[in-house]
Amino acid sequence: MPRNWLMKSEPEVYSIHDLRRDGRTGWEGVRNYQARNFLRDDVRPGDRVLFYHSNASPPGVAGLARVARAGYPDPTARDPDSEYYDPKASEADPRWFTVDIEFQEAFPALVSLGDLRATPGLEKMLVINKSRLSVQPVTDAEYDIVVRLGRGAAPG
DNA sequence: GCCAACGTTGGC
DNA sequence: GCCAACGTTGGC
Repeated sequence: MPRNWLMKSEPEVYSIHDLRRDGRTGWEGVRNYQARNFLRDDVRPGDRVLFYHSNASPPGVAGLARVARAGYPDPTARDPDSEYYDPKASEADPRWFTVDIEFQEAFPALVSLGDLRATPGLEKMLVINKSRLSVQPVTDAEYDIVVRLGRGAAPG
């Protein structure tokens, strides 16, 4: 499985700047089975993360993080006070999983979804065509291109 | 705020 | 197991 991921968060809920402040956070609240399976089965410590701001204007990749802890049961699923509470989750069957990620860097400027669409080599990025998947694999080549864009180098 | 796309739920 | 209804996501 890939060693790079794109993870989406609404910046009004939790942004790359919140992650910089916190240093490390649990990626909680994922309630989609395909994304859950990645978190539970495939995301591993040391994996690289493109931190994507969704529902923003514009949306795009805001910076980089690194996986600090592999998948474990999402505690918010069993917290009745959490907006992510799921009464069907139990200790025996946690149902939802989370990983911990730690801050790496915030890009000087967002790499917008429009930038991603316009950049050769990124045509197959899932975020472009399967935009609703909140945790998605990214190839090494795609990751390198996005990082170069984010750090301000000219495309190509 | 709108709405298209898509994932989930539940009746049958 | 199908599929219509419903709810959510997320770009615009």
